[in-house]
Amino acid sequence: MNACIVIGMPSASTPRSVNPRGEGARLRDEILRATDALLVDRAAEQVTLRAIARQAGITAPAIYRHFADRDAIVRAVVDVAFADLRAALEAGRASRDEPLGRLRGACDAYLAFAAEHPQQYRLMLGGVWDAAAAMREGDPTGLRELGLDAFQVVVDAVQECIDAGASSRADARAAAASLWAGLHGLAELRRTATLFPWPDDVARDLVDRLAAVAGD
Amino acid sequence: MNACIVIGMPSASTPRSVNPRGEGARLRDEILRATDALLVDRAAEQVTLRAIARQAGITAPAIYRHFADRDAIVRAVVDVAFADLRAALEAGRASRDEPLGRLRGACDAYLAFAAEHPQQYRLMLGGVWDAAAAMREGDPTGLRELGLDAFQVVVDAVQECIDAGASSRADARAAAASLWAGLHGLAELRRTATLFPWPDDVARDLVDRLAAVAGD
DNA sequence: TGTACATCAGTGAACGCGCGTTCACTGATGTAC
DNA sequence: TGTACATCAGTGAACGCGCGTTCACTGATGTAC
Repeated sequence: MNACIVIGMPSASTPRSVNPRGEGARLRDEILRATDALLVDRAAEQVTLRAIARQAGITAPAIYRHFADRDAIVRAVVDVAFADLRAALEAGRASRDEPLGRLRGACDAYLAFAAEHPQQYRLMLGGVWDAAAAMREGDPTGLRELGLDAFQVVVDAVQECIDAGASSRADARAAAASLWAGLHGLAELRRTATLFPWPDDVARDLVDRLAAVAGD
Repeated sequence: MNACIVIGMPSASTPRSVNPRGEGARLRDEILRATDALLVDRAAEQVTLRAIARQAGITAPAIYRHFADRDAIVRAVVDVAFADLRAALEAGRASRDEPLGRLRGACDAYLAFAAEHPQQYRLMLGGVWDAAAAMREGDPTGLRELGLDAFQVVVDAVQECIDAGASSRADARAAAASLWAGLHGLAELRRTATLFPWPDDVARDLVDRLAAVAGD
């Protein structure tokens, strides 16, 4: 991918035609897709409102028809990302058979999501965007529930192991909280501490020990 | 603490006197202290070169006598922070007697450091400041070693538990890597996922399970 | 069927702001002769 | 002992930049009569 094209110019080679009357709402999705496209190559902080407009091939003020301000765009991106994470966790869990395999599948999916969408992940949980501050003004899109829904997939996967006798943990929710901390830490440190010699099986080690995998 | 004073005005009530001839190097430390003072109340991204100058009670160009650019200030802050973290880990470890207590003491110190210096911690490991990119231009202050030195304290504490039969882990370094991920994840999520109902003993749970504390 | 009007989907120019960095300078203090 | 000069520790004004946001507008398309 040519960085000059990505950074300097609008994405459309033909200069974008105006949406047909009544279809103006399409631009909302185009704005979100433009934001995601920028997040592939740039840190979240560099994804400015004007950069989004350039990427979408529109002028900056056109954004204000669809989002109240820059923060509203970020909020929408985070909402989508949490829904995507949940879907990825469920898909990872569903891709295996045994209870323990299903838990490991979900955990692998978590790490894969963070690795493949590092900037979206930073916005969700990296403290770049202050979700708590945003929620003080209400939580219209149910962000809190979206996050807890994703977490619940891990809780369910642990509970399944407990029920099958594959885990000796007593409290699936407490186990999932520890597991989440471990997965998050590993995901972030793999990105920020790239010079550190990570053991190959650190993910497996975290999951098996925090889920108290039986008879290992 | 009055936010108006902190945010809007230089820290010195009396308008700073010029350092005596030959003592100009003092300003370097004043700049670093001003940066730390700003990091107490503001996110790392908001700590601009001009804000640092205001906090130190000098004009922005005066900084260039002591630092090549804004990034050099951040690098110096990160160097100091890693040394502080190592000292905190060693102090936490030394504050207890038994091998297992000493490991837990170090881990508690890690979490306390992250909680008490959240913005410095973000600069060190939160991906705000790109250490890997900075090192591509050389690592004059030995940042990589400073980080590994801090990590080594955890490795040593785990090894001590293994030697004393308090841990069933085979490889202290691998155990410490998992432990580091867990501690980092918990430290960050406690800051960013403040709405999540964390179990009280999640830190203890992480440490004991990842260090494979025997007979629990 | 024609025409006046309303609505829609944006554009273009401009605003004030703080940023990092540069440049020439100033005033105090030391040093060589 | 005096004086010219060098050095030091900064200052003050200015630069171009991109930012988020506002405002008035434009041109195409639908609708009422």
